[in-house]
Amino acid sequence: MIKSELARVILKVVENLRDELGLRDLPPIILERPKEKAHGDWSTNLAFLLSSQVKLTPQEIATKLVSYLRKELNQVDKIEVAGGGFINFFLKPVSFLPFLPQIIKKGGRYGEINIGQGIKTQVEFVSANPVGPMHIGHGRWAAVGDSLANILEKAGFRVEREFYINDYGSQMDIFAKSVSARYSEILGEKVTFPENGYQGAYIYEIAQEIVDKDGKKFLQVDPIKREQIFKERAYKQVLEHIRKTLEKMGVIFDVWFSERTLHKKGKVKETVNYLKANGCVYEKDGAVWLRTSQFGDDKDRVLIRENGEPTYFASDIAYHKDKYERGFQKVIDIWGADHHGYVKRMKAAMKALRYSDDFLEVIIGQMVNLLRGKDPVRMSKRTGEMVTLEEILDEVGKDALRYFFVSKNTDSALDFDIELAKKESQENPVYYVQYAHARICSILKFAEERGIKQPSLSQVNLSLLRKGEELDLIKKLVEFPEIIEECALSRAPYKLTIYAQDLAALFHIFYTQCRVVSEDECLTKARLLLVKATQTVLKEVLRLLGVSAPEKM
RNA sequence: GCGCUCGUAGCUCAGUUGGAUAGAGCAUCGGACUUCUAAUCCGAGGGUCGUCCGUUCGAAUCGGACCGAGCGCGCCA
Repeated sequence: MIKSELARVILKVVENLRDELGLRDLPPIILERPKEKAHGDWSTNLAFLLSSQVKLTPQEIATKLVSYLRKELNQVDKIEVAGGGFINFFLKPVSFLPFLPQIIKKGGRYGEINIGQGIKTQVEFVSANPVGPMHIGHGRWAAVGDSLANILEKAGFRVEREFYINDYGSQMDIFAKSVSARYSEILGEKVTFPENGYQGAYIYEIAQEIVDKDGKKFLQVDPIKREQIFKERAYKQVLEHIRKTLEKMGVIFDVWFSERTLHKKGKVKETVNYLKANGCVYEKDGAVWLRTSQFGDDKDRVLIRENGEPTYFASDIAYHKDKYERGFQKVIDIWGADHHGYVKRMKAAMKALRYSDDFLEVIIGQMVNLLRGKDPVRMSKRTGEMVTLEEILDEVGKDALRYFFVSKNTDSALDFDIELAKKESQENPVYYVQYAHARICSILKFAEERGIKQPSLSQVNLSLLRKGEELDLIKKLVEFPEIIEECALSRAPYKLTIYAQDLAALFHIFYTQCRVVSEDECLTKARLLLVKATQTVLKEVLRLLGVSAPEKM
């Protein structure tokens, strides 16, 4: 019996008692899974909620409700009033058994729900500037964004993953100047390195590659033109490197969206004009301003600078307008905490465009502090001193890295200690979960070698599964769709890792207590089915988390 | 100064949107491999939920004040 069925029955009972109890309005039926096993499978605080309307104690209300509920519920073993008014439901163990064949039949599709109702949704994340390698923070957003997208898909949203390329503006020019300067330097020319230039060693590498390929050819070229050429080459190279690193992390984007195209197609100007027509724009001090303060921002913001150049804000509005025009009904942006001050104005801009309030959702993720041992790893754009995401990925490994990142709530800042991540690798939670999967594969292989065939569903007597360890495991499997719903609605993939731990733990306990392949043929078949179902869910959870499900370890 | 996020066991974190005696993992200590993988399991110790008020049947959770940490407050991106 599932939550919704139980809730329906309770609601019916309350409605029948409406006049007798003198209820004005009906409270929502809240069912929760109690933390304590002793409190049953489901629990409701309904009596507490009703006590404000009824002149009875919660205890009395609960007792009354229970006397009616008992008649309506046949899948329930026991209903009790406890803790001063909680109503606890203990389901019959048999009622869980039909889920097992369902899981087997659905396979990887088990857990799919439809709260998304196919709405076209975009998750935009990482969006690292294409002027250098990614850092550890990008890794966090890659892991979180990709898993969130996976979960939303599972929950029935139609999802696209998008990477926004900031390939327009002054930073690209500085980038090009930096490469150009290093190019000259490598070829023995005397140059002064541009102020604010990018100091990183990777700039040398890019310059070196140009030298290797084309030699001194560009020394004669006019500096402006040369920078133009280098900009394109270097940019493509960096972007390709970003793409490859993300791919190594198992993150594949559907769309790589270039900021330049917005400018080229006149979308930025078009957007400013559109806002003008909406009456949200005015001129002051030679600049063009958007009245964001009318839509909840602290002050108005500039769209077009005094010098005629649009601001980043203007092109970002155009970008989001473009998202809207591409038919997305919901857009989720994942930004680092250093951009949180930007949220208000962006939300205000969406209002100025007259989009609904829930069109744009911004997830602000707190920063990652990189440590090696106890010491913080200093990183500076200015000096170019930095440890890249790729280096960390190679050192720590994809599975551990993704699991570590996705398992933390994005609201909290996070210390990532490279030494710890490697040293503790044996005790890393990811291996605990993966090990459960590997153990399952081992059992299934063992059974196969013994010539025990995967039984057909009708052959299995599931009611043989009645030990506590077996039932606890089954109940956990039954929870899976609820977990997907919770993760999707709260946009919180980290909750899935908690489920993964719980499920793995219950499997390990089951494994210790219940011999699967035994002399008892019927029991063996029933347990094999349970093991197979566990494997199905575990594998799917790991897939959603972007972590591999090894067959042996 | 203002705004956002965080503060729970020695460490890393949960705590189902206000519920029952605040829970896991790591670390520490003590147990369990002749059997499908011991990267596992079982047990023990460990807490002023940053502090103080308030809201109510009931607060780690909501509100206010304060303390502490991080981030932000550009005609930068």
